[in-house]
Amino acid sequence: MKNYIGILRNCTLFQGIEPENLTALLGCLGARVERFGRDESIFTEGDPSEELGILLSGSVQILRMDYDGNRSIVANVAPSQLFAEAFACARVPAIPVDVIASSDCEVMLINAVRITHSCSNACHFHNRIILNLLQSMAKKTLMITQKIEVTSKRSTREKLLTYLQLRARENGSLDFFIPFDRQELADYLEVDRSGLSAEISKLRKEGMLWCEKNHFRLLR
Amino acid sequence: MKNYIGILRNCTLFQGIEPENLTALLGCLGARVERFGRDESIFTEGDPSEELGILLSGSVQILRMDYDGNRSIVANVAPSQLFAEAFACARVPAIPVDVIASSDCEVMLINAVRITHSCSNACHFHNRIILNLLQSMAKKTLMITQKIEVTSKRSTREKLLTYLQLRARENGSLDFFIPFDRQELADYLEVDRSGLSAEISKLRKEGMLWCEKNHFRLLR
DNA sequence: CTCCATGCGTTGAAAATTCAACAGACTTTC
DNA sequence: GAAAGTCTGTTGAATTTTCAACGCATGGAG
Repeated sequence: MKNYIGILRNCTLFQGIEPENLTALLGCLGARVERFGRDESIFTEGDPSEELGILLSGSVQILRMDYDGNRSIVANVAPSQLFAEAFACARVPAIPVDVIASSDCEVMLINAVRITHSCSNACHFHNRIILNLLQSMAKKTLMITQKIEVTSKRSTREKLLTYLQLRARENGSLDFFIPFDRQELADYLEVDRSGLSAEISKLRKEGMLWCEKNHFRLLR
Repeated sequence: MKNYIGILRNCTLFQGIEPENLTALLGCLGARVERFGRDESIFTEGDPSEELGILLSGSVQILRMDYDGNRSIVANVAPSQLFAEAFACARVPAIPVDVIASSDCEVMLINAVRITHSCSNACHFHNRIILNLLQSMAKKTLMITQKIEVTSKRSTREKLLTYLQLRARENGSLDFFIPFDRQELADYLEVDRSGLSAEISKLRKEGMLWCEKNHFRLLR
C-alpha cells in the first residue's frame, strides 16, 4: 500500500480514521490497487457492480454511450474521490455506465459488501466508514444535481456560462482550470463541439471571457 | 402516527424493522407529520437542509427554477419514497432545489442528524436504518443517472422515446401511466411543450404509440 | 527536420427547437 | 347551465443547433 496514505487521508471515506489505523483497515476491507492506461476501461456498462473505486492518481470519467455513438460525460473524477459507489451500494446487478481512465491512473478497489457488512473481527471503524460513505454519496448527489442545473439550460451559451460560473465559485476565483478539453466539455454540457467553440469565441469577442486551452477567466 | 404504518413498511428506510418496533423508533427519531396543499412548497431553495422527508400520501416534485422562469423537474416522488435526504446528509447549508406538493399530500419529516447520530438510549435499530438510508440514496443516484440518460439525448423524439421505454421497462408492461401532464413531461425532458405535443402526434401517426392523457402504450 | 495525428476555431447549409398565438375539449365554479 | 379557466394539439416564423468539412497550430515520433 506504500505511499497512498497521503491521498487516502483526503478521501471522505476515511475521514476521522487515524492514519496509523488505515493500513489495518484497508486489509480488513480487502482493498487492492490496480493500474490503468489512458482510455482503458475500469468498469464497462453491464459489468457486475460490486466494487467501488477510489482514484489514487490520474483521472477518470464516468460516461454514457448512446447506441448511435453520442458520448455523454456524467462526471469527472479527481484523485482521492470515490466512484461507482452508488452502483455498488444499490446492489444493481449491472453497472449502467462506462468508467474509463482519461489518463494513466491508479485505482483502489473495495468490495462494497465488505464495507456495509461488519467484518468478523468486529473492527470498530466500520460505523465511521459507513457514515462517511453516506455523506460522500450525498455529496455525489449534489454534484449530479449541479450537472442537471447546467444541462437543463436551453442554449449552449447559458449552459456554458452556468458551468463556468459554478466552476469559478467552486474555485473561489474567476480564474480557473477545467478538467475537460473542448470535445469533453461539449460532451459534459451535451452540446455540439463546433457550436461550443463558436459560443466561446463570441463570448471572447464580447469581452466576457478569456481562455486558453482549459484555462478560463470570467471577466464580467 | 395512526395508519401510516402501511406506507412506512414499504419505505426503504425501514426495511427489516419489525412493525411493532416502528412507533417507538419514530419517536426516537423525532418524526413528525405535516400536511401540504397542492402547489404549496415543502422546502424552498435556500432553506436550511436538515430534514429529510418521507411521502405518506399525494405526490411531490423536486424542481429547479431558472432566473428567467424555466422550470426543470428533477424528480417525481411517489408515496413511501424519501426526498431531500441527500441534502440533509451532505450537510449543505442551503437546499439547492424547490420541493413542492404537486397534489395535496402528507409528509413525514425527520431530522437527518437524529438518524446519523445514535440516540442516547442506544436504540439498536440505528445501524439498520443507516444502512437502509445508504441503499436508498444509492438508488436515488441511479434514478438521477436515468434522468441524465434521458435528457442527454439530443432530440425531443429521442428523449421522449427513451423516457417512455424506461417507464415501460420499469412497469413490466408496454401499457403504463406516467406521473406527468404534458407541461410537466416537457419540463422533465427539458424540451418545449408544443414541440413535445407535436412529436407525440407524429409518433401516433406513425403507429408507434397510443396515448390518452397520461396513459401511454408503446406499440412497436 | 519532416510527417502525422490531434485539438480547435470557422463556416454555411440543413434540420430541429423554441416561441407566440389560437382553437377545441374538458373541468370547475358560481 | 353558463362562464371562466385549464390542458392539448397545431401552425408558421424566428432562432438555434447540428452536421460535415476545412485549415491552421501544436506536439510527438521517427
